[in-house]
Amino acid sequence: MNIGEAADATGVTAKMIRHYEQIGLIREAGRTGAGYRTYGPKDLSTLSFIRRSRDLGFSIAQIRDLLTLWQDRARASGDVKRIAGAHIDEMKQKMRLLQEMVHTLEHLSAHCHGDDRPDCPILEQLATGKAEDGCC
Amino acid sequence: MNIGEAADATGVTAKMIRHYEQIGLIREAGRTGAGYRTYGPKDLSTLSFIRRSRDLGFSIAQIRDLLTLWQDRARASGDVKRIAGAHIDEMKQKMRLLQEMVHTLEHLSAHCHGDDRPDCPILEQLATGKAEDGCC
DNA sequence: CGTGCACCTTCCCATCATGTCAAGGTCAAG
DNA sequence: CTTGACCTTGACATGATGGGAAGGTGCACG
Repeated sequence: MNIGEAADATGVTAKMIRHYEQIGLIREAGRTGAGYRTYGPKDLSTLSFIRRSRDLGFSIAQIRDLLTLWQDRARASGDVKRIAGAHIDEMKQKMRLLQEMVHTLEHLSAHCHGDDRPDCPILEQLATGKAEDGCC
Repeated sequence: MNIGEAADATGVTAKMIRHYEQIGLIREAGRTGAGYRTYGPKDLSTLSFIRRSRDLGFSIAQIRDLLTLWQDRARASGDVKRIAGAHIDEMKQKMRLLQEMVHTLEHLSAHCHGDDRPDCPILEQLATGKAEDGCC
């Protein structure tokens, strides 16, 4: 199986497959006489695993750990759960930051009349760091 | 005022100030005879403006537009509001994605006993793409 | 058999915002 | 004059991905 077919089958671009090989996330693919990379069912499983992990937002480092655990028959599920938990916490933290920014900005935006006049509390806040007078 | 003092005063690192100058986000700073950059009150205002914008998650491109509007006395507040609105939408979209991933992962995690046994629905899902049997 | 097209290879560069490090010049205080 | 803190430029790194160039390969069709 060619790299292009493997890419189509797993949803990981050929570009990224080569990249993952280069950083040692996946083992080096076999080669044809002409130097083309070849992939078997096992490789496809691994790539799909990586793809699903990326879809869940795991970093390459985390995926590296998950792959190791996956291939370790004597693994403890607690280890997997710990990685997932850490990732969940990271994502929740990001959401909190986003939420805060959205909140602030929506607040400012609500007080901006948004017409042709130049007066604008959003710019006001960015410029001075102070909220509008008499607000809230 | 030196770049270090400007950095301390605005919370933008000296490194980033030079960077912003290089990409044309801020005008080139004046120089002393020895080549040191010098900053005045106006520059500090701009840097603070940038800093607050970054704190609200605006991209450099958006900040570029905001700065232009800020310096345009004939601006329409609607333009500012539009940029802010677009940014809010982007952030909300990111939050939605994160929320989805957190949800999926928490679900999987809840069904992982997380002890020394190797059986793990998280890895299962990553490997097969299929949810556990009889779940939900 | 030749031609064309789709695919493969490697290598380099770009993103975005920021950090780190290195080698060297400058300033001010002791 | 030395010392230490600061400044300068420049190069390189991050993380995950995309883009493109230059050249080799495989296959189907005429």
